[in-house]
Amino acid sequence: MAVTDEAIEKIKSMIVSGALRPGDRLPKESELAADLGLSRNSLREAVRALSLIRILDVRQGDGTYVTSLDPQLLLEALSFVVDFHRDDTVLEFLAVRRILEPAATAMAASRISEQQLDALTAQLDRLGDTPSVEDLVACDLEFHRGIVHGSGNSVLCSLLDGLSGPTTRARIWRGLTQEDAVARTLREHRAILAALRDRDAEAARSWATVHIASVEQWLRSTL
Amino acid sequence: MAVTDEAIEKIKSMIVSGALRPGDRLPKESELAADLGLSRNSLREAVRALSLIRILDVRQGDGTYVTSLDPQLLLEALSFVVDFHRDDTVLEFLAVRRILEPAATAMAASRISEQQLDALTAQLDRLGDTPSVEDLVACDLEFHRGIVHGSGNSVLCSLLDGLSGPTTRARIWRGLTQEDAVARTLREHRAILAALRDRDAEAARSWATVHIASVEQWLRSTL
DNA sequence: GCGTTCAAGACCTCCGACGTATCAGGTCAT
DNA sequence: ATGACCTGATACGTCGGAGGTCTTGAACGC
Repeated sequence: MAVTDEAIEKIKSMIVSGALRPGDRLPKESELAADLGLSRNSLREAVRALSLIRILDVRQGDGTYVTSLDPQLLLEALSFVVDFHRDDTVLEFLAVRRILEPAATAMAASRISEQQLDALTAQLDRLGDTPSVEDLVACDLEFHRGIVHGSGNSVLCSLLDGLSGPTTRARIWRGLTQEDAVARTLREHRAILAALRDRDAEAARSWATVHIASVEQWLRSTL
Repeated sequence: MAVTDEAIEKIKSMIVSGALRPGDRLPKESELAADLGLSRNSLREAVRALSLIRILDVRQGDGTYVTSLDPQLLLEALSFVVDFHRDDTVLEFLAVRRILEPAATAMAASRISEQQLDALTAQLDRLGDTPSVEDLVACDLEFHRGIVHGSGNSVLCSLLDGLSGPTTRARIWRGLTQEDAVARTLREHRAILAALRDRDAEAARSWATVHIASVEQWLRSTL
């Protein structure tokens, strides 16, 4: 195994074992390189790799730190990876989202707070009845993010966030080509929100399913 | 933005735009560095980072290639990230798995082939009635992997693979401390398999839920 | 035809130097 | 005494070059 890969593993094990904890500062590059028995250049490759996936946070002039290691932060790297997938796998991502999102929405029905519901309502009100497609899609993302956040599961939240990215382009495309897509999306958002206010998990789940299924169906008929 | 980060973005965009396709070979380090306007050292940091998340495949003495970019391969990097999570978030991972796995099992009920079912049966038969805990957990992973593979969604498959990793230790621990865990697991596996053979999606979904919920319940009571 | 040898090509590792950003401490004016 | 400002130390950022190691494929000999 290459020395850089060894260094990656060693740093990883230092964190997993607890020798390095979230927020801790690593020894400076030259020292750490000497400790691990490799050159500073090779160590930098390891640090850069771990930095890309948000394990380490490198600050020029200051030092290198272990990130908070929050699921949210780490799964953020997922969206970077997901960006590489081509359109022919969008349907598979959407299928997974179709499983997760209704479940998350149902969970939110019992856990989301009144304040969060008010915030979602205000967000929909701000958008108005005839928003631009770009605004709608941005709002759509934010809306679902808010609901999933209300589920109380940060892993679920981050995962859906990562999965929603690649379908964004598709949704914009849909908004531009399908006449009633905008109005329908707004209606469904209101319906989901109403179900959440009623604390009706099954209704919320069903509306979320309908919401995603309509996108999926359109996408399937288009490709 | 640092030159290395720029290089990462440029290589990424070359792949996303289609200028570099899966399996393509990159120019050699010195040339690519010159093209992108940075030093070989800095370029190597970018390549190493993209290599960690399986975007690039670097072969000493040969060259650097774009990987197949299969969802399976890219999401494999997920397990690397998941390894960093501490035990207190295992429950959140398990909750996500509890959503996905029953859905995947239900999907498999209609899509899995007879050959795959036979292979799963043979696998359970091989294990016998009183396997070691390690063998059981390994078989457990393989069993669920086989079923999820039968769902026909490779994204779902890879995602569950990544999520199942962190709970593996917990399952071993459970097998060692809870008397009837082994027998119960075997019974539930047989029940899931029987439901799949019957092409009974709802039964398969329910058994999968039960299967995971029992682990979740035990874990919740233990922590 | 087949196995071996060898040289070219490409990545691997290291070194030393200099550039740049951050932070802490001291200085000085208010 | 307090605040802004300057400055040095520190640590990361970038670079160019020099060998080393591995893979590949062609040339060679059997």
